[in-house]
Amino acid sequence: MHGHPSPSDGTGPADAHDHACGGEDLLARAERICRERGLHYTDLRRRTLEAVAGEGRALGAYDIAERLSVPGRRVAAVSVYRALDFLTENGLVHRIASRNAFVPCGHGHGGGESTVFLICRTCGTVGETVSRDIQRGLDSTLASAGFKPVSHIVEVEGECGACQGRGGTE
Amino acid sequence: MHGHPSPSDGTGPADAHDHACGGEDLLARAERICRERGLHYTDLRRRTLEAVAGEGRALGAYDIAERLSVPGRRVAAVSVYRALDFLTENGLVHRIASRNAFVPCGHGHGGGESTVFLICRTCGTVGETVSRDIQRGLDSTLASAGFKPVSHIVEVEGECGACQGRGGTE
DNA sequence: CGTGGTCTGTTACAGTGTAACAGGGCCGTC
DNA sequence: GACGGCCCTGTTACACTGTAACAGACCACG
Repeated sequence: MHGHPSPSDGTGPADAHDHACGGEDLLARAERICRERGLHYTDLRRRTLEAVAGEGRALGAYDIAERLSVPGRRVAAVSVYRALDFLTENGLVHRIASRNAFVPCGHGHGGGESTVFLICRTCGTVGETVSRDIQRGLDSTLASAGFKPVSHIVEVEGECGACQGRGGTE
Repeated sequence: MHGHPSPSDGTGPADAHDHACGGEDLLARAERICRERGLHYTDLRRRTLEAVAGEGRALGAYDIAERLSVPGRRVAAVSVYRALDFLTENGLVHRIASRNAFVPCGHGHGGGESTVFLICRTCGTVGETVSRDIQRGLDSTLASAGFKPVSHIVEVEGECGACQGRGGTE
């Protein structure tokens, strides 16, 4: 499907239970997490996750609603938002703030590493990688500023490797 | 987003000469930049900038429109959006993607430094700082991923120094 | 004076997101 | 089984965000 750029830092994943290790795909992980946490892995939530996972690029909530709708059975965007809230809270999808759109979560996000989203202007795919260096820079910067972080986002727009190879008139 | 061809590092929005050096305030800088670049510093653009600058927190486009409107003379949001586009392109305001709102630009954003926005959950103020460390971490991470950046955003949500002092545990 | 370009006003509309309430399914208790 | 509580979903309504398209105003320039 969509190949994530590998975690380039080469630093191993931190957290033992949450990340997509080798063979476990996102849907299996969702099922396991919900079971472990006693949450309801409902039909709507599963189908919402499938819709997001089945797309390399970021999907808007209304796009997802459209994909989930069939003639005679329409899924309202508000239901999709609630499913996305659930999936986001449980680390199964991410929201791309600069696009108002959602992507499947491909990493485990243990401590000590910042997640970075790589948004390709050409093909629209959204890659995800993690970086210990950025997290360290962030930590020191915030400490100097006296700011206590709760969450943060790092989003980069540009051209992915595949598109550089294919199209670049440079 | 930015129409500026950026120098080699690729992620800096503007060139090195328009930063707030010492005492120059934002409005004076705006006037100077427009004069230097032969751009129209119109009434709407000036008042939009004043509205954004006169607020510590991020303002939405409709908030700005409301502030600029007086009985009998209403400013439409679409006009504000155009003014904001202009101001953003010229490095006078920033867009906070996670809030869909705008803040005045307080730094010069020379090359080699990432701009970081510090959004306080308690008081709503948005601080701005720059970090060479984060930029370096970003550069190495993107290089490893084979991703060519054009622009990027770093936004942190948390608690600012003032609110930690005031509200901590109470 | 005309002309062309930019800026603004206006309307219309698409997309994003939340609040509030109603109904339905599930599960534990009585 | 009936009841009641809780969560999830459907539905409606609405507010906010953002863009497209066209018309008029305004200004510099020949």
